[in-house]
Amino acid sequence: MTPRTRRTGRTGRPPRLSQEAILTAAERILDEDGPEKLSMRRLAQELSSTAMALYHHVRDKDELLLLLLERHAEQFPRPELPTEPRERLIAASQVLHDILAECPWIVEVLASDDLMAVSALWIVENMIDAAIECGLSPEEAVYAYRVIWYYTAGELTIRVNRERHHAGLERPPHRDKAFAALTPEDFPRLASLAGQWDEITARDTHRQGLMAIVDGLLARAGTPRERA
Amino acid sequence: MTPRTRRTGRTGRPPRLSQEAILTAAERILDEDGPEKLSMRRLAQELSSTAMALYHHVRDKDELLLLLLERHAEQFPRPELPTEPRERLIAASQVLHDILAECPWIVEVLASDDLMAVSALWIVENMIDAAIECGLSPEEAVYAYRVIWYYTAGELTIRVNRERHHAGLERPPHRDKAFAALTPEDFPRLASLAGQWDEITARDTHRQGLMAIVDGLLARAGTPRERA
DNA sequence: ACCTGAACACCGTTCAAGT
DNA sequence: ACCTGAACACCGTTCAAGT
Repeated sequence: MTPRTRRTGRTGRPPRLSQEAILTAAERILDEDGPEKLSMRRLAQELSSTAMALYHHVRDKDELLLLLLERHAEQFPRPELPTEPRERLIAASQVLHDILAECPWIVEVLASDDLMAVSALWIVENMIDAAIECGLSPEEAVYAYRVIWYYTAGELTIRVNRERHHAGLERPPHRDKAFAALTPEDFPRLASLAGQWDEITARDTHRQGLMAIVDGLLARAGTPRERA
Repeated sequence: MTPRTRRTGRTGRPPRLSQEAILTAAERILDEDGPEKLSMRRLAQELSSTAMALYHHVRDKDELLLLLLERHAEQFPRPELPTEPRERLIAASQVLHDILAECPWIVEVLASDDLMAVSALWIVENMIDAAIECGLSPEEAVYAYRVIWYYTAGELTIRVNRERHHAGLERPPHRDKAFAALTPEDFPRLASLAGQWDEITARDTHRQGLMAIVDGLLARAGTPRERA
């Protein structure tokens, strides 16, 4: 935070750019052209400036992506969570997912570090709290949070990338036959599923798995960590 | 497959490069300099050739990464799996994880598509089969596979990236204070955990969560998909 | 203090030409 | 058939200079 543009005195040239303006322009590019088009040069162009001017308001591209995430999380409506702990754990996890599901640049962030915006910390706090109320020890609760987070991160990266490839304006994937996204044909014993595959894999995949994971984690409360 | 170098007649110049040689050189770069150094140009240099020569043996960089994955999965020892279905599901999932955990370029593959090497299909088949033997319907079994896969993919991307950043020869991250990997200080109520955090989050994170997830998924056998 | 231009050190990939 | 060189269309970032 502490935007680098700060009016301490009135020396020097008045700023034409601001972090605000940069983030807004970045969001416009993200919306209109997709995350793969967001480069420092393109962003500068959008602002009728030069790539280097941006570095006065943002440390580097990673920070830019993080600031975008932060901003997005801030703006996201903060729903009231159930009080029943298991429900709260599920609901908070779902919010975490939903916030990030709207961020197509999330993959780049995940790929750059395992970070979380401060504006989303309340969610993590709720998750861990709820897990403790469910009877997990603090250690188990933190661990449960991480398991849920891995699941969520995996679902997000894979879904975002699938959309990027399929909806992409690009030529059909024309992959080597030897490699393919898994389809029912790969599993002779599942031939009956042919045609339902997309439906099955597309159907709001996150929530059902989330509930199963939560139940599995809660059932292990008090289980010594190192058991076969 | 069907390597583009194939001796159909004997017209033309004898090949200096081969897919084999290219993949071996790529592995050397991966081992010695890390995945971020693997570029077509660097690879060509390693082979005392030009970047463009590579495109005679490999369609593009994505295919190269996939071929590397395929090769790795082929070479991986294929352990005998338990017959008890729940144990088999867990063991197969663990093998899937372990194979990929050794591939630092896996992030780039996941980021490029949701693909699986054919040499690893036996694992997926075992996972789905075992899930069915545990009493899940085929649809539920496929769904269970995907939940496990998301969890695994999330754990892998995040761990690989953490290693890339921490072990990286690069300068310290010097991030804006506003963003940080989650630490116990972010959770006042968990102050007691300070100092154990790394241990907790580093400890063979995958297997325990895997078992919890499997149990949660199996417990839902026959549960109608749209509940609560 | 804020911004610019040129440059550095890279990418993946295409295309026309050589042997 | 296999390989090369030059070029295209990009990247993120540094650095010295301008106002």
